[in-house]
Amino acid sequence: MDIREIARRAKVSTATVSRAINRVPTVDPQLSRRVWKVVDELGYYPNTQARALVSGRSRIFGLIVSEITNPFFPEIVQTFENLAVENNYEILLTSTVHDPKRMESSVRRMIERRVDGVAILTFGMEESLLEHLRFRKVPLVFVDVGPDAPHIANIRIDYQNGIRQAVQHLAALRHSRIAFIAGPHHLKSAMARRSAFQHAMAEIGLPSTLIVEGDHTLEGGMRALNELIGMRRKQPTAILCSNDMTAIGVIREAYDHEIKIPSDLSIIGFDDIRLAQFTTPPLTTVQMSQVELARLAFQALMDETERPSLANRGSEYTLVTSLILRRSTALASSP
Amino acid sequence: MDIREIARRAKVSTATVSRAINRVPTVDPQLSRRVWKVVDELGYYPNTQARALVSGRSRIFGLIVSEITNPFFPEIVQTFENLAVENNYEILLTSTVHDPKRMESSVRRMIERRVDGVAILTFGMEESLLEHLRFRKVPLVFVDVGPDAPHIANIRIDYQNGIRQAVQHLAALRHSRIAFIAGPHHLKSAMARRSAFQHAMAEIGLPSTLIVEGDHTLEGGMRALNELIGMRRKQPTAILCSNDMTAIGVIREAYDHEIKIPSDLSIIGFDDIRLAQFTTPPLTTVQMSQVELARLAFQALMDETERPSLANRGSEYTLVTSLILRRSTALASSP
DNA sequence: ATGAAAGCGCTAACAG
DNA sequence: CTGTTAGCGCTTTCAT
Repeated sequence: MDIREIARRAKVSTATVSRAINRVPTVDPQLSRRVWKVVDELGYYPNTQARALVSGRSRIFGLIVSEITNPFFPEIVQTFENLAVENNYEILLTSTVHDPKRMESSVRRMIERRVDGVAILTFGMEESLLEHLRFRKVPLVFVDVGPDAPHIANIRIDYQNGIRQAVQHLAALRHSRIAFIAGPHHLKSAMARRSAFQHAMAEIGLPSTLIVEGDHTLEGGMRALNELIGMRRKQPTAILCSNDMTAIGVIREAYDHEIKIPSDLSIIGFDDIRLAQFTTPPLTTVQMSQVELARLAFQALMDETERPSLANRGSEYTLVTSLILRRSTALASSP
Repeated sequence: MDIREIARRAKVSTATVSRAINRVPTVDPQLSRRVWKVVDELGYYPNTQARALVSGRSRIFGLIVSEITNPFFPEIVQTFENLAVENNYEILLTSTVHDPKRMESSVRRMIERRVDGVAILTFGMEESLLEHLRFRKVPLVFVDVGPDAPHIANIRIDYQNGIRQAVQHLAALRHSRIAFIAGPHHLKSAMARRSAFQHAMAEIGLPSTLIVEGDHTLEGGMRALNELIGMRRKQPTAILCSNDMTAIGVIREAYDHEIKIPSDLSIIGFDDIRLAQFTTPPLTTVQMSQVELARLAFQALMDETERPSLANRGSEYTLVTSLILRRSTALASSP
C-alpha cells in the first residue's frame, strides 16, 4: 500500500495525496477530505524512509549518552523523547558505555541514518570522532565539553552557584571541616566541580584540604568515606560529594559504621537525580536539572536545524545549579 | 557524496560499489580494494534510508517501554542496544508514560519508520492498537501479556519459582506472619505475583491474609507499611513485596519508624533491579533478570525477522525467577 | 564477474 | 488548484 494506491482510490494524483497529507493549505478541501477518507480506511501510513530520502531531512536526532543505566540519564532521555514526540522527531539513542569503539560505532550509526542533529551527553569525547560529524555539518550540541565552532552549540553548567550555596549552607550550620569527594580526574565536569568547591571554600576563608578522590559510583563513595575515616587528621563533620551516587555510597557506608546522618555527619550530593529524594535520610543536593538540560539540548538542535541560515557562530546556553534542601544536613555536633 | 561518486572515482559501476560494500563474495578482490580505498578516503557512509527503501528492511527494532525512568528498564534498554549494535540494528525507543495517547503515537511512529519488529515491554496494552501492527505482519514480542497468534512471540515469566523460594526462605527463618504488598490490580503481572504468593503460602499451610495493596512505587511501599503497622491484628514479621521499588519504600519508612531491618522485620523484594544491591541493608529479592529478558526479546525478534518462513505459530519463551539472598532477612525475632 | 537500468515511495518543480 | 514527471541513493535483476 503506497501513495499511488491512495491516489488511485481517491481519484486524484499522487501529488495531491502528498499535499493533502502534508496539509498544504492550497489544496481543495473537498479533495483533501476524499484523500483522508481513503487514508483512514486503508490505514495508510506514509513511509518515512522515502520521505527522508527525497526531502533530505530524516527527522531523527541522535542522543549519545555515556550509560543509560547511570541514573542521571533516564530522566534526560524521557524529556528528550517527550520533546521529540511533540515535534515529530525520532530519537536515535546510543549508549557508549565508556568504550571508544562504541563511541565510534555511535557516530557511524548516526551518520548512516542521516540524523538531523546530535546531542552529545557523554561528559568527554574524542576530538577525532567529531570530525566526521563536523565534516558533514551535522548540528551538534554538547554539554560542558564542546569546542567553539560553527554549528556547535554548547550548554555550559554554572557549577559555582550551586556549590557555593552548598558550602555556605554547611558553614552556616557551623561546619568548618568540610570534605569533598571528587570525581575522576579525567572528567572535565568533575574537575569543574572540584574547583568550584575550592573556590567557594576560599571565599569564606576555609581551607579545602580534605579532598578525596572518588569515581562517581556508589562503591567509590563507600571507599571514599572509609578513606576519610581512616585519616589521622581530624575528621570532617560534613562532606560534599561530586555527584549523588557518591553521596548515596557514603550514606550506605556510614550506616554500616553506625555514623548517624545528619547528626554525626552532614552530606550534600550533586545532580539531584530522582533517587536523591528517596535515600534515608533524603539527600540535600545541588540540583543540575536533567529536565532543563534535556530541554536546552533539544532546543539547541531544533534551532540549528529549523533555521540553518541563522547565527551559526555556535550558540551558548547556560544551566544554573542550585541547592535543594532536604534532610541530610544538620548543625555541626561538637566543635 | 553518494554511491555514484564512489563509482566514478573507483572507475567501476555503482553496482560493483554496492557489491563491494556489501561484501558480496563474487566481486574481484582487486576491484573491491579499489572501491574500499575510495570509500575510506572520502569517508563515505551508505545512506540507510535509501537502503531501507529498496530492500524493504529498515533494520530498526521498536522497543516500547512503559517508562524509561522506572529503574526496571534502563538495564533492558542497554542490553537491547548492545545486541542491536552487534547485529547491525537500530533501536527505536518509545516510552509510553502510561498514557494511551502516547501508546498510540508509539505505534504510529513504529509503523511510519517501518520497523522490522517490535518488543512490547509495557506490562499491559490496548488490544486495538495491536491490530495496526498485526495487520502489517510486523513481528512482535510481548512479555507476559501477549495473545497467542502467528508472528507473535511471548515471553512468559515463571513467577512461582522465585516466589516459592522467597516464601520458603522466610518460613525457614521461622516467620509465619508474612505479609504481601501487592501491585496495582489492573496489572496482569502484579496479579500473577500475588497469586504466586498465595499459592506458595498455601503449599506450606500458611494463611495469606496479610495482603495490602501497593502500586509498585516507592511511595506506595511507604504507605503500605503504614497500613500494615496500623492494623489491629498482629503485625507481620516479614514482608514480601511485589517489586523492589515497593520494598525500598518499605525500608525507607521502616527507618523513620525505627523499625530495624532485618532484626525487627524481614523484607524481600521482586525484580532485582540494580539498586537492590545498594539499599541499607542490601535487599534480598526475587530476581527477574532484565538482561535475560532483553536477550530473549531481542532473540525472538531476530528469529521472526531473519527467517520469516519458519514456525510462525507464535513461539513461547520462559524466564525463570529465583531468589537472591542478601541482607534484608533474618530469623523471626520473638514469636 | 561486471555494467546498465529499473524502481523502492515519496516530494517538489514545472506546466497547465 | 491539480497533475505530470524527475529524481532522492541505493539494490538488484538481467544482460553481457
